[in-house]
Amino acid sequence: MSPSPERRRELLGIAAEVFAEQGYNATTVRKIADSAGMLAGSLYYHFDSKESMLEEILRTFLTELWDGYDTVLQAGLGPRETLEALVTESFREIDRHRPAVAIYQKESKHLVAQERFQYLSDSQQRFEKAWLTTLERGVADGVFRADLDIRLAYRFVRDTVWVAASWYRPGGGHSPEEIARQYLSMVLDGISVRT
Amino acid sequence: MSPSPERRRELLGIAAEVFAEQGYNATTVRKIADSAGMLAGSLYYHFDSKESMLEEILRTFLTELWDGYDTVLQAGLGPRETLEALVTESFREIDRHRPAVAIYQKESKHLVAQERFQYLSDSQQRFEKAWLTTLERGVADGVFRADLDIRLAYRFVRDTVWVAASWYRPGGGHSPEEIARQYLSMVLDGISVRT
Amino acid sequence: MSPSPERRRELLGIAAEVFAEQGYNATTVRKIADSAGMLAGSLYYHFDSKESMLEEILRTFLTELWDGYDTVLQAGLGPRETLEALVTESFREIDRHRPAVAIYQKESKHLVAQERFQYLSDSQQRFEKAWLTTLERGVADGVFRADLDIRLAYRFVRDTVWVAASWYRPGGGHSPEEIARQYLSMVLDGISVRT
Amino acid sequence: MSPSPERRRELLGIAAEVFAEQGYNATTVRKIADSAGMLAGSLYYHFDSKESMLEEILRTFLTELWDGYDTVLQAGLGPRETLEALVTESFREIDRHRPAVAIYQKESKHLVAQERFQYLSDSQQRFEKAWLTTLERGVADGVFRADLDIRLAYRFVRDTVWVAASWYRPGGGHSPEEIARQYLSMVLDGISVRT
DNA sequence: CATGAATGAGATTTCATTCAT
DNA sequence: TATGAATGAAATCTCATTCAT
Repeated sequence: MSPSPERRRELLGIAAEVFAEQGYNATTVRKIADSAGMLAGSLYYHFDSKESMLEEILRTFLTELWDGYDTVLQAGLGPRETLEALVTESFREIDRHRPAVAIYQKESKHLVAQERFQYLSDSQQRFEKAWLTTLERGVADGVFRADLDIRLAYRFVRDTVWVAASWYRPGGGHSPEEIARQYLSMVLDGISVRT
Repeated sequence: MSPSPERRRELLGIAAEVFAEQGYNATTVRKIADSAGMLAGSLYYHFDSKESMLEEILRTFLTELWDGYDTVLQAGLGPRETLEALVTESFREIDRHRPAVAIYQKESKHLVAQERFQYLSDSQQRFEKAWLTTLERGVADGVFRADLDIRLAYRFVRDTVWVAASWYRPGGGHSPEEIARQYLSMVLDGISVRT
Repeated sequence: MSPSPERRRELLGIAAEVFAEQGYNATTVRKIADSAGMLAGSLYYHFDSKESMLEEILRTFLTELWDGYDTVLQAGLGPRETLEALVTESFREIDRHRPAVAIYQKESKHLVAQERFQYLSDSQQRFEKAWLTTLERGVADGVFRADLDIRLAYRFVRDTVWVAASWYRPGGGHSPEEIARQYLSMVLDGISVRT
Repeated sequence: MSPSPERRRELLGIAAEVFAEQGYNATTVRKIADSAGMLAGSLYYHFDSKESMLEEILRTFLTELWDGYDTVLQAGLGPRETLEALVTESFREIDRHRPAVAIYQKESKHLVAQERFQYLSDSQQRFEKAWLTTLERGVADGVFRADLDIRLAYRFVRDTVWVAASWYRPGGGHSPEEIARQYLSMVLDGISVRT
């Protein structure tokens, strides 16, 4: 549609930030345009609709996310190393796509109902499968505790990681790898002192 | 405003459920009224505005939450027991006020900008202080690990607990106390097998 | 309808005051009910509608006004004495029916379109005729200046008198008769010193 | 707000006419839009709200009015000439801003309660001061009668002039200057023949 | 007589989207 | 590419009125 993909990406970045901050529904096209220094109508030269901006933001993020995840999953690592790599990769994605992650967290639940966002469910299922499999392998291998409800543990790890997008600010004190290390330390070994 | 507080509470319960499910902005007054079996305009006999419903839902929840928290905090418990009690209390609140908690998670961030929702920030600050103090006491007492970034640990525990509202369903397999116990087990001792 | 005409009159008095202060359209039935210490719905025990309250207020006022005017007009006075008597009578009506007069001033113009308020036009025409006739007789008799546009003079006198309802407060420093005297002095002799 | 001040002024002119004719509250946004040949929602491209249209209409009028008044008041005229100039200027403003004047007459009383219309009270006070001072100077100089209540005379002159907006039609038989002359003749010298 | 709780019509406002320039 | 000015659908809200109790 638009002959300038850079401008497109630039605008999507701006939109993502506004969506993340105010929520998709509460964000008016006008606010996005304001942030981009243009008028609301002008956005329609670049995009079909507000929703297609959202769609592209989420799709771009998920595509990159799965690039990273697939690399990890196909590396033939043990369950503990897989978990560590997935968590680290997740924090890297948060670092790169913080607004998209925040949007995903807040909006995906009611977007999946729409055909157009089918890929969100697909992704979610692959996601769940990857994590559950990793955890189960870990339990089978004796590296993860067998006394825990595995679905609960899955949600625990999943939420623990992604919710960080709500407070993480790139360029703050911690690199994504550092945060990942600390999170992993807590998730794997707990916060209490071993007695 | 309305002279019948029961009807009011009833309607707020209905509204909270719709808000939680669809998001505040995506929820129309008409949907709430439909759920309540009345016409949209009729809601305005009981409430000033859609926003004041939201306000009352969140305020009621936070008031009850702090009742529970304050009881815990004034009980003179040690840091580990305090943490356990706070987590357990949190899951109980999620059990009792699941919609309100879900709304709080999704909407509070962009509501705090409004004067009317000032109390959300206030609560957030008390919240942060309560948790940080508990963690710090725990580190000082040698029951929590000293090698962790305490603010990171705070966010970890905080988010981990509250995000559960997004999937928790009262009446499901687990009681809030059971979930609390499993969560605490993971948070305190980690998911890996001790070597 | 209502078995208690006193309550009715009392309520009409309250309604008239609110109508006068806020304007008919801007006045909600609820505001009237508040002022009367009851709920909005309760007014409908006494009156058919908001409009019928307005109708009764204006009709009562005009009925009394014409009682007074007719007495003056049938007294066989000269034009100057007639004018003085009409003005004095007008200020007495303002004293007795200030809210009704104020409402009449503000609302009659767009009410006359409605069939139900036909009597407003009727009254207005009788009014105009009475005044114009009086002024014309005065000019013919040589007591009023012949160099003035008689319709302009009519409007001048008419407005001059009735607009006082917008600031007059019964029980203030001046009795209606005193105000009438001063107004007549200005209208008849002007405010400048004769040279 | 809107980048085209001409369109804005045009629309305000249309709105003012409808407000003047039907009253502010009885005027629907849809009526204004109809008169302007557009849809109701389209007005909100140019204005924040119905009320802000009213606000701008009255503010524009008062600004121009005070331009004229200030010129008169700073001209160093004697009291009688000042009064004549103010009255003449007033009729010119009625000629130019008839709808705004009519709106002002009908609505200002209940608008002053709102903070946003504070400037109406401010103007009213300057207005009162200008007239009272002029009248007092005239009494002191012996050109106006000393036997009249000066506040009463002020109201008399003030109302007498402005209420003319309710019946004045530009382009009718009389120019504003002619009407002013006749009014002044009545106000200064009265309508009775000097004996 | 009055209340409490609605109804239902219609008002104001919002906002994604369109389109001629 | 972007602007300026709309459209039109739908949202929130208002309020006179009704009616069972």
